[in-house]
Amino acid sequence: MITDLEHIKTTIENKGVKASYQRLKIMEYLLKTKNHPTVDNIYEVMVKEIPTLSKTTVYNTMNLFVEKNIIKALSFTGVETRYDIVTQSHHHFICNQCHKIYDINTACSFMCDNHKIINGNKIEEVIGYFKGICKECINNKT
Amino acid sequence: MITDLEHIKTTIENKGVKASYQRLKIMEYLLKTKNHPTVDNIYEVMVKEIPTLSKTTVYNTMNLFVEKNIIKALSFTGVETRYDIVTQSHHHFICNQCHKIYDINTACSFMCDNHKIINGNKIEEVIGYFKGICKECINNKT
DNA sequence: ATTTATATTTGTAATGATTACAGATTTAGA
DNA sequence: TCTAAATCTGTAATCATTACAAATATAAAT
Repeated sequence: MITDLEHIKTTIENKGVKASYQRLKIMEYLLKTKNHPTVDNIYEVMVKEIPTLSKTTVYNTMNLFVEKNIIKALSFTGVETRYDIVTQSHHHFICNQCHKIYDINTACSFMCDNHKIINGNKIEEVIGYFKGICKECINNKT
Repeated sequence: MITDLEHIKTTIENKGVKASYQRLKIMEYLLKTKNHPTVDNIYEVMVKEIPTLSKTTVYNTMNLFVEKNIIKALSFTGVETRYDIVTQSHHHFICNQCHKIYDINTACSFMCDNHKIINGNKIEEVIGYFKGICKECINNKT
């Protein structure tokens, strides 16, 4: 299985990150639940497995993972940063009603301006997401 | 002139906002400088003209203007919210080097997924911006 | 294995943007 | 002018995140 600890160890070490116990377990969590968790989300779950865990460690770990390109930091309307495992490029859809976050893997034109030059400015990254009403909420309208 | 106070008064009152002195002056500032100022930016400048001005008033005013669709709140990588007068739909480009913010009015595919349905989810809004190296920084590379 | 150096973790305190709130002031209407 | 409602102001609270220094764990060297 993909969430095997040994496998995770080599995975993050290949990215140049030493595999401490907390880093391994946090990575395991990120791989298992493909949510887009906040630091608080992660801390609340992991502190049950690692009672000595500090929230600072979660922050440090997330910052390190972002730096090493293992995860991506997402900032939607809310205040808190959310994190996403870097797999293949995909987009996000946030429901204005239930606030659920959906991954969008369907081809769409969102990234088509990537690496273009507009007004002389060289675009390196297109950052963004979709907002609207999700399928479930459309059906559930009473 | 567009920044004439009487004209601004009718403009924001048409949007359902009572035109107090501080609101008028703040609106005047937003129209005059087409920056994308933070609350701090606005406060620092306006407190010189209105010495009794409170930062809370700036926050309140910005929130009111956003609610009434007079301005738009933008959140780029940084922490602080930036504000932009709602004129015609346009995008933004942020330089990774000098951190300047450029308006992009050129036609681009950025918004072309607006109002589409993807995976059954109804898209109402496409939120995003471009990052890269701006024209100036490209030329200034020593 | 023991010592030593280095990296990681932890807890607390600090920061910084934003909001809550309550009292003071201004505005509008009678 | 008097009164009620809206607005403004200043301070305190909140909340996510970072700074920092002490404690712990890991790795290297003897």
